[in-house]
Amino acid sequence: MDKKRKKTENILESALLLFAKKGFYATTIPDIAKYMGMSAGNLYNYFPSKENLAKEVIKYSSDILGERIRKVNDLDCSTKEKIDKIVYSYFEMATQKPQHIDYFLRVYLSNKEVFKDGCEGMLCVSSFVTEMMIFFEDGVARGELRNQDFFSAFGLFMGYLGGFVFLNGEGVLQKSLLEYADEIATNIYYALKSNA
Amino acid sequence: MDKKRKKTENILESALLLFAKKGFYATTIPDIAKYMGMSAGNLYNYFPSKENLAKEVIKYSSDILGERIRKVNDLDCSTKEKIDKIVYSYFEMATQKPQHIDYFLRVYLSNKEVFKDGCEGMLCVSSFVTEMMIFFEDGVARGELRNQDFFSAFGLFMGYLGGFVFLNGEGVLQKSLLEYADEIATNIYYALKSNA
Amino acid sequence: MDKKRKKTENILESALLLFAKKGFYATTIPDIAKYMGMSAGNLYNYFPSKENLAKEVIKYSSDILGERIRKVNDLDCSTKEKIDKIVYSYFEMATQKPQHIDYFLRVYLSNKEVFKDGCEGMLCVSSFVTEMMIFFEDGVARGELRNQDFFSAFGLFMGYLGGFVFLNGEGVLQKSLLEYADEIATNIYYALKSNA
Amino acid sequence: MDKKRKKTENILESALLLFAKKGFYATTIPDIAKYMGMSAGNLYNYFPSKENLAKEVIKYSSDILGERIRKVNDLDCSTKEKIDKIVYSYFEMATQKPQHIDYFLRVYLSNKEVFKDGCEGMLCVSSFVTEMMIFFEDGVARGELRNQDFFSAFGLFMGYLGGFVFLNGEGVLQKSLLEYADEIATNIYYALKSNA
DNA sequence: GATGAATGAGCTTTCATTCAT
DNA sequence: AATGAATGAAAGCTCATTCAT
Repeated sequence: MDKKRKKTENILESALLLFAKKGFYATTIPDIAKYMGMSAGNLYNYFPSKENLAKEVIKYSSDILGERIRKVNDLDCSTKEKIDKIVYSYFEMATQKPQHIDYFLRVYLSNKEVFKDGCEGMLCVSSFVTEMMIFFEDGVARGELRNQDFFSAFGLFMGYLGGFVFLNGEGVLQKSLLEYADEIATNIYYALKSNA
Repeated sequence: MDKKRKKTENILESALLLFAKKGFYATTIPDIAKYMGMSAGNLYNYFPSKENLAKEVIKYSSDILGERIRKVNDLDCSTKEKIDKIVYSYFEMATQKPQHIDYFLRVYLSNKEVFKDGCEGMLCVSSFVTEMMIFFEDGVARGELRNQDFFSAFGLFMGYLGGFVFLNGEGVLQKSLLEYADEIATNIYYALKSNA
Repeated sequence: MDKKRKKTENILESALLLFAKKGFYATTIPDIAKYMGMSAGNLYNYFPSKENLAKEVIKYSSDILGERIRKVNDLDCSTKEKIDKIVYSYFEMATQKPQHIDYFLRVYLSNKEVFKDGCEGMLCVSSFVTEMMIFFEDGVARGELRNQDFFSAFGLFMGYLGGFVFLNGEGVLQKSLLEYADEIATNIYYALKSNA
Repeated sequence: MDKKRKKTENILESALLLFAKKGFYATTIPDIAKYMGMSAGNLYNYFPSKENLAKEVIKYSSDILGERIRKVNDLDCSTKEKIDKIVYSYFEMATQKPQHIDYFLRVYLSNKEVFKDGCEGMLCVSSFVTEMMIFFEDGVARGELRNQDFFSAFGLFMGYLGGFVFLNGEGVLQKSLLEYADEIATNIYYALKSNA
């Protein structure tokens, strides 16, 4: 039934929000259930365990973030402009729906024990990673980016953006996230562009 | 007495190791005590709570990491060479004593609720951040780095390195961490160097 | 559901009994749960903490004791007779369901730290105190009791009865509690009656 | 050595104070030791256990309270005047050194499990009870008090005073304790005096 | 599908007491 | 006599998960 799909997604959104805000361990299944107005017991009709729920959430979020990158990849513009758009899109997400980025940083990145079975090797974030790979290889193919190890470039790009969102959350930044977008996109471009 | 200081440091090291390996919540006080061969009750003669212990650990680790940066800052060499050395030193640490980096990524960065009182605004990692600030301002003063917002540069540097260590932990890298050091240091240099 | 109400009351009765018999601190939540054949964890579905349970118990008991006084107040008889009946009723209670009186003496009266928030100024025993106030003011209005500070009279009445039940518990009395009722009622009457 | 006797008494006073203020279970041995500036371990050189300490404290306090009654008993005055003086003395104590009365009410009266071995049947408060017995029998012998069961009279006297101090502690009284002394002494006298 | 009472394992923390120094 | 580190047992409480209804 479509209703079941709807409710499943509703649980994913609620879990995403609460896990991101309070962390995996500090969020209880009753918390999530109460937030949605359903019973804790019933939640187990949709997800067999808290761990499984967390894994489904990361896939769900990775799909949404990957979709945003895919849209940029589809554009017909220079690699520099694509970097601008990815950075902007990422910070926009961090501003409007911070749960996606926070989940990544606070839950997925940290609680390895939770994701160890079934999400090894970035498996559960592959839809996002794949789009970043397309972006990178495209830039290289066009001669606009230096050809280097993908993860070298990926680590720079995502580590930078993630780290910056963290700094923003710590309240140490003077300006709003989006106001840094240009500067940061430029740094990334300088780091990755071909020398020609 | 010096014995008490010794034991306190021993607890810090053990907690650092276990928290880094298993995460804050999945590590219990009895785990730490057993690892050291002491009783859980006695541990409370040294640290008043698990949260307090976690806060002392981040300060302890930040001091050690900051000290390594300080040594690089003291060298008489170009900024590019300093970047090389910092990246190398960081990856060396991540290889030999991964608990320091992992603690940063897995415990400090993620469990905000644990550090919210007393570690606000990177207070508990200030010894590390301060050294990075010195590195950056020195490079700018020497005309070797572009003058930009410190946190823009800091986020790139540390986000990149942290993200890369995470990727290494995920097992997606082809080579060993240290073999990436050159490439990564170069990316960082390109991103930050003055245009002249 | 009514079942929940039933179980709640059952817990109150069990806690009353055990707290009264062994004291607040020497009675554990598992003790109470085991006594009822339920799990300790489940008890927390009914009362959020041990302290809260103790506060609910004193209200519960005060209601029951107050109800007994109310019945005497409703009678159409002299004040001396009412004193007789109150003393008798109190000792009857102390004989048949000693937990109510003992709880008052051993738990409520002594463990101030437990009742400090929410039960200040006899708030949690007000249903009982109110009935005693009605008794006293009625006697004064009828000219059978001297008009004096209510708490002077209340202290005499309840301090006396409580103290006597304590002596009985200490095993220093020669006769059964009920056999002292007359003598004690007379003492109280002499103490409080109008001089006319 | 006299020094040992001095320290023992110092511990008794400290324990009396803290037990009375916070209750038996909420006061720890380290609390008492720290209050005196000695170590917890050393305290065990003077008293073999916390329970034993509590028992010694009640004897110590009973001696002091009994001594005050003895002084009244030694006076050459009417029984009514003696009642006045006992009530006054008791309230004075409750005002100036409330720990004695509070210990009686909060610790001795409530924590039966602590005093069950060695203090049965008011054994540990016998020095106080004995003086009250002397007071009572003297009054009867002089024809000023009705001859009745001693504990009937004792329960009235001490239950009343104890209960009133409790009410005072609850903050429900309008006036200070000492201002009630006359009224209360009169009530007691009316209750106990011979009918002649 | 939905509820929520129930369980049981486990966690942090406390504290009386001991004992090497 | 004095210290205080150390122990170990126990307590209050939480929560993922189950299951009868």
